[in-house]
Amino acid sequence: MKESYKTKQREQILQSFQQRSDEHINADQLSDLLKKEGTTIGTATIYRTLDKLVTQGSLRKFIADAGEKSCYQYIDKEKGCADHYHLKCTECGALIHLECDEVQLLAKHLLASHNFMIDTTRTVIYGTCQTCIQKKEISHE
Amino acid sequence: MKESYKTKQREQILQSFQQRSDEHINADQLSDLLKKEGTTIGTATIYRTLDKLVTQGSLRKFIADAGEKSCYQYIDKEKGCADHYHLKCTECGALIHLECDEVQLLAKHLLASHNFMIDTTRTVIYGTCQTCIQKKEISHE
DNA sequence: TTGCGTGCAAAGGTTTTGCATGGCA
DNA sequence: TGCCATGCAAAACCTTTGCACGCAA
Repeated sequence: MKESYKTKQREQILQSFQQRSDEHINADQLSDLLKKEGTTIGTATIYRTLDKLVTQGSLRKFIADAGEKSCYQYIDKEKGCADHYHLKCTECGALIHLECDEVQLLAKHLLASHNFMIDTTRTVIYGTCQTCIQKKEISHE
Repeated sequence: MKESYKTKQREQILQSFQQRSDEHINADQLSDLLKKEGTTIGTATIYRTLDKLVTQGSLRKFIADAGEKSCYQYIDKEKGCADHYHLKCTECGALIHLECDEVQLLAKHLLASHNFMIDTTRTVIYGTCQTCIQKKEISHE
């Protein structure tokens, strides 16, 4: 394991995410947020820090399509997000926390039959939420 | 709906995917494949065609993380859209594509009980693969 | 003939890297 | 002191776009 220093920049970035634990923020927005708070952090540092925080399990990364920016969100370890899944609507961006026993079966199955240990902390299930499904149906009529 | 001409290039691209319906291929690999078969198609055309084929429902797109290339796969409409899932190992980075009926239950359950329509195109399940689980166990002993 | 498709090169946008400097331990 | 972290600018990267020409219908 690599050593890691505690720096002002990393603290501030992590804090920004903690204060907005229900939001998903991209590198650019983060930069703006910090500027408004009086701190300017270089782009390279932002990306490097974000990457470290994801690896270390403090942030979750939402991968974007080409040309779009990837988003990040704070993972609250106290709350035990470990046991629940995250659904994200690609239409409206809503993030749904799903606690459902039946979904846990997926983890068991993957482990038992495919020897794959799922990490619910980092996994995000993308799709279309109820509201947006209805919107689509209406517009097709 | 826009008009669409039938061109040699589009036919060849579609054919390449049909012949490899169990693989997911990126723009670069496709270009190489075609070159080996004696055809050279410009990058722009490849991307434009890929995009059209996705829109038209002939291909499925797997969105990749930054720096990686997005992959595409043929959708066999006869077979009835066998969705497949992506498992990605956070230790070694391996990308596993999983076609498994039992996993399809997840999609059904999410739709039936949570009104959420999963998009397997964008969803990547993160965790630890078999090889890396074993490595960890060994190093902990 | 009409206008979509193609190819080349250049641009676009996000993210990464090189390198010298700064700061934690 | 040792070495990770930072910042700037430049690079790398995949992908898209502009433009002139080619080709399907």
